[in-house]
Amino acid sequence: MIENAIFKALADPTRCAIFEKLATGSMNASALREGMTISQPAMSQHLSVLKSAKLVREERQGRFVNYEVDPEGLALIAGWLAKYRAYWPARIDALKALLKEMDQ
Amino acid sequence: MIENAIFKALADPTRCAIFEKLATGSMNASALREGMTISQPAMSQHLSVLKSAKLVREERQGRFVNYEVDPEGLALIAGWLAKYRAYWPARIDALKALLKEMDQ
DNA sequence: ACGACACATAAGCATACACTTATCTGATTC
DNA sequence: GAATCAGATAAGTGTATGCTTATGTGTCGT
Repeated sequence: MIENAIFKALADPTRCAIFEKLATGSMNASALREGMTISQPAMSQHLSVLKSAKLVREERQGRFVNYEVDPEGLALIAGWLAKYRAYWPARIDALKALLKEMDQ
Repeated sequence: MIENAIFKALADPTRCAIFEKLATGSMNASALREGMTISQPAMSQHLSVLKSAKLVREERQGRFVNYEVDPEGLALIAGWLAKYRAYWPARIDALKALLKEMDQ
């Protein structure tokens, strides 16, 4: 049940915000911390959780560690969602937007 | 941040299992409880959480309450996912499966 | 080799959460 | 209208989780 770890990781609003920030471009932990009132260890712990949920992956660059979105986690969510396609109504806006995005 | 409530709701494995069982067909709380070792109040509480996350909706039927999957929650997840389309690689299997499903 | 820096880990603490038992509400049946 | 049944709510409890401060690890520049 890896999806469970993913949902657990995204359940925390701080972690969700970190992920969204990372989605605007990969960066290191210190850069991520800028603009957020969060201690260095807290950031490290959050990144660790996101990493083991496959939502984020790291790449050592000398003294820095560059973090980036890991597509695997997103794909796992997409896979989970696909199981319930039978319940998607034809005209929910968000879904329509998704379909349009994917169509191109 | 309604998505946050959704992720929080799905973060619990018991709740996840309830949702999956409900996805096989709508039923009342007692029927849901069959086969699961879970107390009646626990089930009621879990359903309440799923309901406020828009993953499940209820329909009173006399003395019973019929629960069913609420497509709105699924659509919200789909909407959240769509924001990160840029990160989806072309060849992740789960994504391919999803696309194929949606294509038809 | 030493100091500085980026980040990870350890340990402790306060709150959140999932569970329990007990009780309440509301609808059906006799 | 009393008993019964489906389900909700209340109150209490143990554990998980997110935070903190303190310290450890590894890399760079001098």
